[in-house]
Amino acid sequence: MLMPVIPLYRTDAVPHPQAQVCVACEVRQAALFGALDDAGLARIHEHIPSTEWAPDAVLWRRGERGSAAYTLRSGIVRFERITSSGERRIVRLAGRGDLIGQQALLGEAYADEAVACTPVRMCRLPAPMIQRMGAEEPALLQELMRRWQRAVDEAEGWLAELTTGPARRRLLRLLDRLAADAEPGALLWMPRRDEIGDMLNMTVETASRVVSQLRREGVLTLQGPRNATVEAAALRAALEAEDAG
Amino acid sequence: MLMPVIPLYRTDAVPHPQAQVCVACEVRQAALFGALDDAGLARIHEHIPSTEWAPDAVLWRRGERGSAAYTLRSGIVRFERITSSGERRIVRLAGRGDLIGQQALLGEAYADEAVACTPVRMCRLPAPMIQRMGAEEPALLQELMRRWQRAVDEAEGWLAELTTGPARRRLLRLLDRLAADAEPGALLWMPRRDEIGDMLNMTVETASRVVSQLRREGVLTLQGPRNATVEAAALRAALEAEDAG
DNA sequence: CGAGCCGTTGAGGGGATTCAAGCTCAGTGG
DNA sequence: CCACTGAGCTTGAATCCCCTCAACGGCTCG
Repeated sequence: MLMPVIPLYRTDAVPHPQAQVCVACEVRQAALFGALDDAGLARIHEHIPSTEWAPDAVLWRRGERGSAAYTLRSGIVRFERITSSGERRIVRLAGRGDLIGQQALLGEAYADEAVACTPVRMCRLPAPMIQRMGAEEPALLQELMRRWQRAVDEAEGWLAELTTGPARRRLLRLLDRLAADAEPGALLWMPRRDEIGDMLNMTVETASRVVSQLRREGVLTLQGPRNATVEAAALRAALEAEDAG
Repeated sequence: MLMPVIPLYRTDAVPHPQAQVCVACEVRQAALFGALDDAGLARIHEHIPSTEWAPDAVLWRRGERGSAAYTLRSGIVRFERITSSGERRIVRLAGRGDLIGQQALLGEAYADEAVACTPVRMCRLPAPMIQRMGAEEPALLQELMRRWQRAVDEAEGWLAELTTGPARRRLLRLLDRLAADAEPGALLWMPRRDEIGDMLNMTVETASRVVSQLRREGVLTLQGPRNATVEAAALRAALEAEDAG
């Protein structure tokens, strides 16, 4: 009869429970820890709490000083600012797999307000943990910087694509992005008209008019107030017609 | 009579010539190496070439893969993209002390084109050097990430402040920023009308009209085609009038 | 000196805003 | 049960800001 094998040394070779959770994470490839191999993940001995937020929940406000970054597991978060003339402007969206709140890793205050657009699930990554892991795993720091660069590109791309041209074109481009980021198979998130307005720099009335127009054209079909489906072919055709003219 | 002191050992304690150059750099405080103390600077054994560029010189194009980041010692650089409908959009400006081209440190291609707006002087910081120094001096990595975050804030602030409201307000805000970043005492850089247009999302004609109007009001005085002075009080008053309405 | 770039100004039209009204729907309380 | 309310969405009409089209002047440069 065999006796159970009892290791004499290195019992710590058994991965920590949290590492097992992260290995199984459904967004691991896209997430910050995607940079770590299983051995790297095995060193995560901290508890990484997963939190849930309802739509319209404020994740943080401008000026607050956070103590953690977050990995978005599902849902959509918007970042907004108030301009010096008092208007709200939505400057970026984050979705599944994105890292948000990186400023906290530098001890800096948030320059914008983060609000959940849909139900949101995210993992809290405490700043000290990231800093400790970064010292051990240079790959993590590399990946962190890559995230920052992605945020810059996102913001600049948003500026270039979603603030130029007539209202119709801007809305088509927004739908294109939303469709691209949508969780596969699911309905896509349909922003409120005033959110569209503050994203695309137009009034609620104009946003409503253009949405209605696209609905009549069959590009867009509303499924309840906060969801919709898009006819991919029609959307592409409409976009090309815009870019041609 | 005193003999000159000749050290017997540790002649290498004498800072490397390049470190001396960096210690004396006129933008050191604002620059990436501001994070390093003199001892840290002493370890720079590489040659850091300073390059000069004439206005309209293209520093890099979209899609190119650089091998260095740069510290701007003087002048203004614009970053532009071509939208999918073929229009040029200027998405950010960089000035004295800014770090540009950080993507190269990650081996990523540039997503936008960088062009000198004025005569530009900058120092080339090769990617391998930054990586090696970063491994030795965590403060440098910290500062590097801080720069990235600043780029994100810049881009989002640009989006929020320079794309909203009537043409007049947008131009006033641009002038406000240019005045803030101007090298002290010097005239401020006056963009071409088509540059203003591509920054603020308006036509050259509208840009010209608004500039002329501000000139008549005494807010702005042109000093040659590429320079101007602003009446600080008048600018502030005009901005407040805008924000009130 | 004509060509071309840059800036300016005018006239007219169009797309978005403004102002206004009405609609649906969920929540509330009489 | 249903009026009442308010939030969100839609649609209409009038206005206005900005774009488009156009012409012209100053300037540099081949």
